Amino acid sequence: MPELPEVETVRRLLEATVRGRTIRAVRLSGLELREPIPRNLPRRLKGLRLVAARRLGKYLLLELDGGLTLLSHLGMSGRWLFHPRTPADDSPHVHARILFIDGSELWYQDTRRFGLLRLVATSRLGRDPRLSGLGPDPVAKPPTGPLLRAMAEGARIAIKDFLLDQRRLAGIGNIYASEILHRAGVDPRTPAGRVAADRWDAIARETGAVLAEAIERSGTTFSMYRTVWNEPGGYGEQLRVYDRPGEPCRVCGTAIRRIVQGARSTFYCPACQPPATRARRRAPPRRSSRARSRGRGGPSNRRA
DNA sequence: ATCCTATCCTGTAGGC
DNA sequence: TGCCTACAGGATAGGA
Repeated sequence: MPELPEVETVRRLLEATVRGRTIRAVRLSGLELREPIPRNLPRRLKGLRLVAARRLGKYLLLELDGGLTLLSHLGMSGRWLFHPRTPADDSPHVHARILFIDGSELWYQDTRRFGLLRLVATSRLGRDPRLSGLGPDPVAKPPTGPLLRAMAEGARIAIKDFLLDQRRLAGIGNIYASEILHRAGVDPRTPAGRVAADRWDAIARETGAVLAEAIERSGTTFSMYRTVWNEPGGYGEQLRVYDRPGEPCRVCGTAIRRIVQGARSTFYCPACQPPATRARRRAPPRRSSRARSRGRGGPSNRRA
């Protein structure tokens, strides 16, 4: 669910809401996430102050004083929700409640429980196996085309799956992988090792552009994702191909196609993203007036 | 090594 | 209406 732009949105809002607050108590649900929530979390966090919210790929790092960092991954359905005051009504699937001394609360809610909460010594973050295997964060360290091309040398994995591999680049997920490849004009099935040099330049450029625009709009809410204020992200209406099978490409009007790669949906425009085995067309087909008029307003985000 | 599949879990949309 | 199946933005262990 949450990819880099969604996690970055949460990070920024946590900085704006809970940074500087001191923890009075932590309550746990007793249910396990992807791995068990440390049972000593309440004891170890009590009295600590949240000094910063950082991010690496899709990981959120809540840094506390006392040399500890709460490492969080949202999985598919995780949310951090901020409550200025204790809410009157309860919510299902809340697995951790952090109560601050000023009466505000920060809840971790995760319906599907694919998320992760663990406590790590801040000085040892770099050695945590979850983080040490991650590739560069494409927002913190924007990759260049030549770098990506070198990383992909000889790889037979499809470019779509290449972009999803967090050991290569950390932060891109299923939505933005499709969006990046459409904007870069690359067929998602192309073996990564056979993507042309100029397409790698385009992929590097569009990766930065897509992620920046999505962050600007507070991310994409497909169904589960919410900000810490429990609000949906606004990038859904900007999506060019993701979850738009059969609908006209916003560039050329051709029907968007859905295929399955690695048991997950990929969406692409067969005209704007021609197979690499054929001679590549330099320019995408001309934009029809019909596509233009449809593309402007954009369909509403179906699932809100 | 590299690549692919199955799996964890719950909610929901769509077919019948 | 209700039942059933398929699928959903994640990572990863294990097999080929």
